[in-house]
Amino acid sequence: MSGRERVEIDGRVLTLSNPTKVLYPATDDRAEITKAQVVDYYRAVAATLLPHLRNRLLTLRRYPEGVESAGFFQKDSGGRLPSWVHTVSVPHRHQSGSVRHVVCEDESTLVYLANLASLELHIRLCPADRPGYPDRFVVDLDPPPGHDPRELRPLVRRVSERFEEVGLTPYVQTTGGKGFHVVAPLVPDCPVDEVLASAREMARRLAEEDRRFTVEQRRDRRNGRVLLDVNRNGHAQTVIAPYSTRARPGAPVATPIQPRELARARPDAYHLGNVARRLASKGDPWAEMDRHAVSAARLHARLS
DNA sequence: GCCTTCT
DNA sequence: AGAAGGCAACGCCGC
DNA sequence: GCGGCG
Repeated sequence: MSGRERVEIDGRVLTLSNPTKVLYPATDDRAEITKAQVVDYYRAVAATLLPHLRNRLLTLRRYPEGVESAGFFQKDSGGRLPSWVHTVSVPHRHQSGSVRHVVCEDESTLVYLANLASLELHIRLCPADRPGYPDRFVVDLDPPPGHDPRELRPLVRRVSERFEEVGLTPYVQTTGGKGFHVVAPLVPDCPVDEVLASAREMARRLAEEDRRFTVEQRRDRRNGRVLLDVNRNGHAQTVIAPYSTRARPGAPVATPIQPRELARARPDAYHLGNVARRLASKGDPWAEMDRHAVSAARLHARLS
């Protein structure tokens, strides 16, 4: 396993440690993936990804020993970082003290994080400069074990339609796991607890109207139904960033899709080996998202 | 992966 | 000097 | 109050 390699990005010299280390072992249909390949992936999608990371507190999920090892979450960047890595400290809600989060504003930081084996980039729903006021609204569709992924498509459409009925513009991404996220941009003018209450109300109504959905968090009460998980709208919660790799065999990637692609979409269709090509030919379906932000306060009023 | 602390 | 340990968090609900 | 769940 070979030593170190220097790269220059944004006029900064970074040292990559163990670039040939295998982070994703080979699977039946995909070759092994090294850290250098993860770095190359993030460089290839940087222009698309960086706008989605700008001004967002990051939580890293790191796997220095590869995806077969346990890995760990990291919110507090703790020790020394290069001076050019942006961080924002936020106080704990209940305990004293604060957490110093990385905020990724440029390609060099993205590569720095990839070198730390950050195989999942999770983001908060509040802008870093507007803590406590979400500018994203998310519903996570989480199917039960053994669920046919094709049956999820009409359900994603149903949630998207409900978004439109309450004035939100829905944006869909595959999670790289088993489900989809339906996301909408908000004007951050409403406290997080009220946005969470709105999300719960929306999910509750959907589950009441359509028996294929549930809001039961206990597995043994879901009874084969698809969980509408809205808890991620709460304080200090996070969602997987678009275009983040996932720490699962085969290196799937959370990937935004067009509504029309739902007819054929699968939650694990995109991976480190095919996303750059997809972006080159189709562009980013979420590129214009921020233009469609609607007042979170108005959403809350409408759902009460 | 890297830093901090224990031995 | 080397080994060991750490690295998130919130709200729900059943018990 | 603790632990599973996401």
